[in-house]
Amino acid sequence: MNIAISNTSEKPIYQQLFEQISAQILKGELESAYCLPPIRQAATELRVSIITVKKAWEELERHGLIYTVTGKGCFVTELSSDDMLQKRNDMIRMQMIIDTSYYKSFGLTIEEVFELLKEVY
Amino acid sequence: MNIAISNTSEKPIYQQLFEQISAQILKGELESAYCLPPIRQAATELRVSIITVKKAWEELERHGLIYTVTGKGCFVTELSSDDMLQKRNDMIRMQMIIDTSYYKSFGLTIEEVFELLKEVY
DNA sequence: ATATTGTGCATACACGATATACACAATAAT
DNA sequence: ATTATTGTGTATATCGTGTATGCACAATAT
Repeated sequence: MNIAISNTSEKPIYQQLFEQISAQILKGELESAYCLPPIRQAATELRVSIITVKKAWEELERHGLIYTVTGKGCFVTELSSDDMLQKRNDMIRMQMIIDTSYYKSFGLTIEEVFELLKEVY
Repeated sequence: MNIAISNTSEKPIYQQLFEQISAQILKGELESAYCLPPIRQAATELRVSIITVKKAWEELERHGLIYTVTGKGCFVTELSSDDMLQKRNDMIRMQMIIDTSYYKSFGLTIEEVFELLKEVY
């Protein structure tokens, strides 16, 4: 459980958990079939509510990144490197569509986006 | 008042107003010293609360895009083309820092970001 | 049986966004 | 000067989301 929760962030806690664990899974940092901590334990460790952990886990399951067995626990889905790359790019693309709609509303060309990206990345 | 409000959007209404008017000003679509509609009228036209309009206008003023004279109205700040471009890029850069932190958390290189951007832009 | 783990529900609180209404301040028009 | 217009400020209320606590139930493991 290598998670950093920001209370000042505008993002809800469950979203932060979901994104960080997603990234860890899709970067291959968590082994397949690795068992996540029990939600009660995770909630205690992270000092958040069980509901908050549950919502994050639900998001992970909805994205096919983990699967749940009542009474046993939650486990990381086994994915090939290709599948992981595919899922990662899918998630990034979805976010990019939202991000770029903002850039487009200001009339930026893709070349201008590239220029500014080089400055901030 | 060429504004489209989405009630299904996750963004608050005042944020939508701010972004759309910002874009219009910085694209030069609104003349300098142009008078925005009175907040009561704008609220009626857009079918939102005065408070919502007020918050959007306050954001615009905070960014130096409009100025307010009590009893007269709100007017678009006079900006040179260079100033408009500068302000536009500043706003985009600020948003990009947030957007790219997400991409980075998934371990994307800037080259990978470029590739995916070409697909979605 | 008992413990562990996930699930579901009820209740509660905080906060932001939104809306309505009223009073006040500054400017414009007459 | 009086009235209308416009921006400002405040009080109150509603609604949804996020978060937390607590309790009961279901499935699994020992």
